[in-house]
Amino acid sequence: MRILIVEDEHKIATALKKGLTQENYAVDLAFDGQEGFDLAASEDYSVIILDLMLPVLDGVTVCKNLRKENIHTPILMLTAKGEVEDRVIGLNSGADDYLAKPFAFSELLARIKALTRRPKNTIGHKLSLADLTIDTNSYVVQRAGKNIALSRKEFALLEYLMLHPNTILNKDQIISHIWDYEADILPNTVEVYVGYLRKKIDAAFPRSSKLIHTVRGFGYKMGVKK
Amino acid sequence: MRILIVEDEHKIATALKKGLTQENYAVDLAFDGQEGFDLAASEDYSVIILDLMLPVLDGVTVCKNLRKENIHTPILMLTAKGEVEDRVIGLNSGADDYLAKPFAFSELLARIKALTRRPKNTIGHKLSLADLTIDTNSYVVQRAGKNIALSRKEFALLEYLMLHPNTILNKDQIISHIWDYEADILPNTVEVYVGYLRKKIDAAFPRSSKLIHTVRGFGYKMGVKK
DNA sequence: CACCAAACTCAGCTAATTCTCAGCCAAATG
DNA sequence: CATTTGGCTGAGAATTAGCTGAGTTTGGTG
Repeated sequence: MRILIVEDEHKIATALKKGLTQENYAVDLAFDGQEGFDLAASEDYSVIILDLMLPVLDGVTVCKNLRKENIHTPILMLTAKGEVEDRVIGLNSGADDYLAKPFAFSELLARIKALTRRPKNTIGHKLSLADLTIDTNSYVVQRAGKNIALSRKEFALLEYLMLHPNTILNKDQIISHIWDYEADILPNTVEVYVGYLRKKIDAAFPRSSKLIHTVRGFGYKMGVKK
Repeated sequence: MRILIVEDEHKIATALKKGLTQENYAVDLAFDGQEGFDLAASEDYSVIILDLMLPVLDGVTVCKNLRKENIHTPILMLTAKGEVEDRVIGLNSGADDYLAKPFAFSELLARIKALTRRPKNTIGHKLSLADLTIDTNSYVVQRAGKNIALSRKEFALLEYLMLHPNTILNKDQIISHIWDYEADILPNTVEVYVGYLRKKIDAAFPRSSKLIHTVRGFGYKMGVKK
């Protein structure tokens, strides 16, 4: 899950980034409207958090322009407490949700989750495949009833793979979904993480069938092998 | 599918090349208008992605000159955000579509697909011929309901043949579509790969009819023999 | 500030794939 | 029917993709 935060107050921006990174999102920052628009238009985000008051190009304009460019990434608008009528403006400009400052971080999280909720395959926040279950909310991973401890990156990778069962995902797709765009990650790093996951998910359960498959030349795929 | 990218900003050019290669296109790069024109005129591309602002020869001129030379390869024009009236100029010069920077990669892909869309036989990302189906998105190949594992090159060859059913494709066409132009490939290599494909596609299914045909002196053709 | 876990890189290994080559066979030609 | 030409194929060399153990760097914690 990648999130773009467009917010000129560095203090707020970095605090949000920190919090969301902790929650396992890959976070990019933009500090003015133009920068935000450019990133939003060129990268692939799951959600954009967009402040209303921004230098160069204000939030409403950014929002309208993105929609005009046919970019439909969910947008969560933020506004400072003084800005009274902004709610209306924000929602009319094409934003999907609205949050007034100051807000509790958990409130932000809840809104993000609401915006990124996938209809398919998700019963609440759980994803499952054969006897493997992951809870994307509490980060609990279980196979055959036993808990599995994963690091943040391992979890993010597993979540991404599980969101696309029986689909081949290549290393570049994985890199651009799991890492933010400043990160310059070698394909080998993905191989290493797949190795870590395999050790914990597949090798540790020799009685269950393998779920992580390499498709040489194309990428990786999760699924129950026929 | 071969694509030529004419773009002087190396960063953008290589990023696009990377992305398109990932999508299974063979991509060539040119960094100025003259180089772009020369390649476009001498090689056989499915689409040309042409930046408007280029050193030596600008995009509009390249475009006009190509049309003058009777080269009708679809052209997708790119322009930077500042260039206001360029859309008009671009379309009048003979380009087929227009895309303003910055753009989402998926938008570019969609435009390319629109420009290369074949009316017949393509339902989404699937191609089929008799009881053979390939999914150019997930790389799943099936015949008579059974999965067939192909290597990357084998898949690319099969995809190319399936995109032109009942059409004779000669070895040079195949080479120039499947390999990029730096590669120096013998016609025999194509024969070898056709052999590999036949083994997996035709020989492995003796109860189905042969789909890959040699047309001696001319090339290869896929189709249901009458 | 020392420690530990996590994140990431690197080099070496293995195995699959890519590609070439040489010899063979079949079709076309005269 | 002899000869030439194009295409097929088994064998193997060269290349590349992916895996892994080991090591370095980073970042959080006591």
